[in-house]
Amino acid sequence: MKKSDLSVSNLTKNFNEALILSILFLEPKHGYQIALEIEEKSEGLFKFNHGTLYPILHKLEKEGLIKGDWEADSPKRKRKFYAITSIGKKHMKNQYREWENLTNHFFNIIGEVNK
Amino acid sequence: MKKSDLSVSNLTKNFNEALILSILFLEPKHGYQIALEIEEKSEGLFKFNHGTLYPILHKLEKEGLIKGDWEADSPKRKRKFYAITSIGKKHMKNQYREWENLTNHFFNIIGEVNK
DNA sequence: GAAAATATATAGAGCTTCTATATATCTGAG
DNA sequence: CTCAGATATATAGAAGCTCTATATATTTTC
Repeated sequence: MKKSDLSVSNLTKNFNEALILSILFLEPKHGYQIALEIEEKSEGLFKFNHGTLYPILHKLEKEGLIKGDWEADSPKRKRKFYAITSIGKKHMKNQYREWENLTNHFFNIIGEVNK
Repeated sequence: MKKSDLSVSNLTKNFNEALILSILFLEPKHGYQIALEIEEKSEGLFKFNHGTLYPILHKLEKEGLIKGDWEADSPKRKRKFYAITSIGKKHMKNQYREWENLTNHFFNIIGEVNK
């Protein structure tokens, strides 16, 4: 089971994982679709390299936070749909609180530049 | 000159640099002191490994964002005091706006988990 | 006088992301 | 109908950053 610690040493990793898990909260989606939605919702600010995205999905599945299944309907076009698990939901809700805490402390410090 | 782009691929690096530059906005400080203040102000949440801190300071100095000078008063105890440069201030103010933009978009997406 | 805290520095291991490459299907323009 | 571009997944190797460990030396505290 994944540790819910949001360590500062791998912010990007935790950031990317949080985005993916949040996108899957609504409904199952496949990798390519996840990347597109994150890009759209962030107005082009967050872009996933596919070479980064897929290994993360594999890792999240291995950790039991998401579960992937190859599309049943069309056997030719291979698309793997990922659904967030109950463990994944619990983990992500906890992560949200940790991100809130982290950003609050962060802006408390860097807010100095506006004084 | 340093690019002010806040890329998602190295959030931790940008995060650490922002903390250091913000701490130096008030007055010049030496490395060890910077690490302590960040730890205090974050209530222990952000801790710098010294093996991480010093290389960052060297890099920021090389980029002209900070300027380091060995303490004049006590020649025995070696402490290098870093002051933020005008370029560093400008850079950091820009970074603040970019962090605001990034976190706004981020929480807009991960806020889904609370609905 | 000894231990702990202060203070800086670097080397090497480990992890993550990036770029590049490979493969294959589907869609739309011409 | 053909070809280009978009869709879709995957992995290998390069590059970059942080971590741990180690080294050195001074100052403070007991």
